[in-house]
Amino acid sequence: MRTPCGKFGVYTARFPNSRSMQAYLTDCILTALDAMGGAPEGFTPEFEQPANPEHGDLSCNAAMQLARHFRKAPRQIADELAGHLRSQPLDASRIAAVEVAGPGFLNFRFADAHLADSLATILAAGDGWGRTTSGAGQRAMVEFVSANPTGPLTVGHGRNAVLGDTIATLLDWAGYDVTREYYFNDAGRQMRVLGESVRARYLSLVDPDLPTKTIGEGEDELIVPESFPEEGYRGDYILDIARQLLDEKGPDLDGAPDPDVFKRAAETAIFADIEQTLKRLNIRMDSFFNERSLYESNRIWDILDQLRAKDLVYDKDGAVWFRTTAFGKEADTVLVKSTGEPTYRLPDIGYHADKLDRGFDLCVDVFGADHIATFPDVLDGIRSLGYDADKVDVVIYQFVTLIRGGQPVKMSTRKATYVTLDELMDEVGEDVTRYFFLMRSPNTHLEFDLDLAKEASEKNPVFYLQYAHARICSILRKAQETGLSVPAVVDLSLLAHPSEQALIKVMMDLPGSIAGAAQFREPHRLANYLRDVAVAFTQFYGNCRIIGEAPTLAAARLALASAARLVLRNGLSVLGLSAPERM
RNA sequence: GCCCUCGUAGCUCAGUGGAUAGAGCAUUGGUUUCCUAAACCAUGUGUCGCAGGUUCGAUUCCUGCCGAGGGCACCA
Repeated sequence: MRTPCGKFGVYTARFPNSRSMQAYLTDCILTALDAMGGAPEGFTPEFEQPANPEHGDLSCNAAMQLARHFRKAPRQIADELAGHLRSQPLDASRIAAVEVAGPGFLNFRFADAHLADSLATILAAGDGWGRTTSGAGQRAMVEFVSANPTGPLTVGHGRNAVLGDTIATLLDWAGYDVTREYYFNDAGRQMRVLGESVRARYLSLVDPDLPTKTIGEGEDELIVPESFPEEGYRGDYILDIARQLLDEKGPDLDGAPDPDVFKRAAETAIFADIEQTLKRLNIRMDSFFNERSLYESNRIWDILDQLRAKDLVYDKDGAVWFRTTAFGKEADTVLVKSTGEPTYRLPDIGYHADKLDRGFDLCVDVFGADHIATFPDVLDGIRSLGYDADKVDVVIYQFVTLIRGGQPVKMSTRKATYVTLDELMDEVGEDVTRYFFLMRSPNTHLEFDLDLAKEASEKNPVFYLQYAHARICSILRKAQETGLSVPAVVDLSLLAHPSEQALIKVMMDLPGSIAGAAQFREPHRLANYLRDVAVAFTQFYGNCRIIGEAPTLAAARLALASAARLVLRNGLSVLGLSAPERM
């Protein structure tokens, strides 16, 4: 399902110059290997960036990979390779040195001219620095949030929303044509209960003397109108909707021609609330897909017929079953209940078939961990219908545990013991909320201590990134006041300080970082990368001054700072975070 | 019982089959006549849960075990 990019793919994106550094070195190494008797069929050298700067800028492990093929010690192969590379010779404007180290690594050192080109590349790309084209010509849909309109978005929805939105942006920057879609169902049992909850509250507002009852036990105990459903929604927002209904439509709604008046009022109000919350998070959906349309078009019944024709569906005990045991499952699952009502699996299969019919080359679903066991059924379903299930990729994120006062907060929409996403943003701010959900891998449990988040918000890593950006803006403002400007051509020989060169090298990685995060659907890779950029800039800032230096040096450093601002601004924008010019 | 995820520093977590496994927080000490101190510098931490296997090389891949969380409805 997931299609991890090869190492080579990611790193190629690192050097989007006309001819990438790695492609160049690959050619060089293959030529050298030919001179040594030839490499095995299909051999491709692998490269990586060494963590230790002493090991150069780019490292190749070809000699170790080929030890068996040549029946020689890796170190010896590396020496021979290096000899051939030096005598070819290497392009001096790209590579300054090649060294053999450790068990047989070939370590390449970039020429200063290559770094100068790199800096020029960043400045020329501007707001587009970080974009790549691996997804060009392909359409991707990211389906996320997809909360039914039964209540305000909770913290758990927040992780879903921010992950989905950021994955969508990442795919956009990787060249895909991206659609953000919200899937919902306003026809199920949940919605009926919601409507009944509002109706009960409404009736007791009309007549406060109506009899009441007590539901729940202990801490969950609640006094409600007698007509309130046992499993009803308890939140205050239900009361607000009922009150608004009374104010706007008067006291005689019960028994009105439209039996769904309470349900529809609730849906409208709650959706408005949800969209408002998403707007605060900078999230804008391109489309909303109503599950009901799959019923109205008869699509789900067509699918049932098709699956039945393939003997993957059968009747038992008055229900319709999906033969999932045919796909290695332990038991078959129900597609249509004996009541005649489909379970959600059937419309889900129809929904994904619809997405693929709409021509999407990639469909990313963002699901909480509770969906882990069910999506294989859906994939088996669409595969059985003849669709390419490999186009569907599911991102599973683990749950968010909220800690308040040292205690985990139990979260249930129905019991109204949740913390809403809005409340979270009120407490820690929109940027912190987004960054918090993005800074960790989706498949780890997220422990969110509210008290700590508030206290520590000043030291939150997101501020570190934003502060670096604001600081650069301040420098650029001040430089402009003193008449300095970013030059068209930078004399990099003036940028000889290690912290200057380190900054250029890390900035070159933005396209690769974004492309990698997009392909693996892991936004935290970019969040971590941006921290590295901010650290590199801050070190440069601590070591090198700009204003007051000789004009040529000041100009070169100004170009460097300007590029760093671009990298931070573009990166923050992909994560959906603001890039303040002053803090 | 079966399935999924996780297990790395005191805490929260990064880590792409590669060389000496890293950040932040916390601790302790220092730095500001200087473009933003929301900063910087220094300080010392590891049985990468355990045991096998694959490999020139495993924290990374595979198997088993242990531990934590989640999921295994004619709910969604």
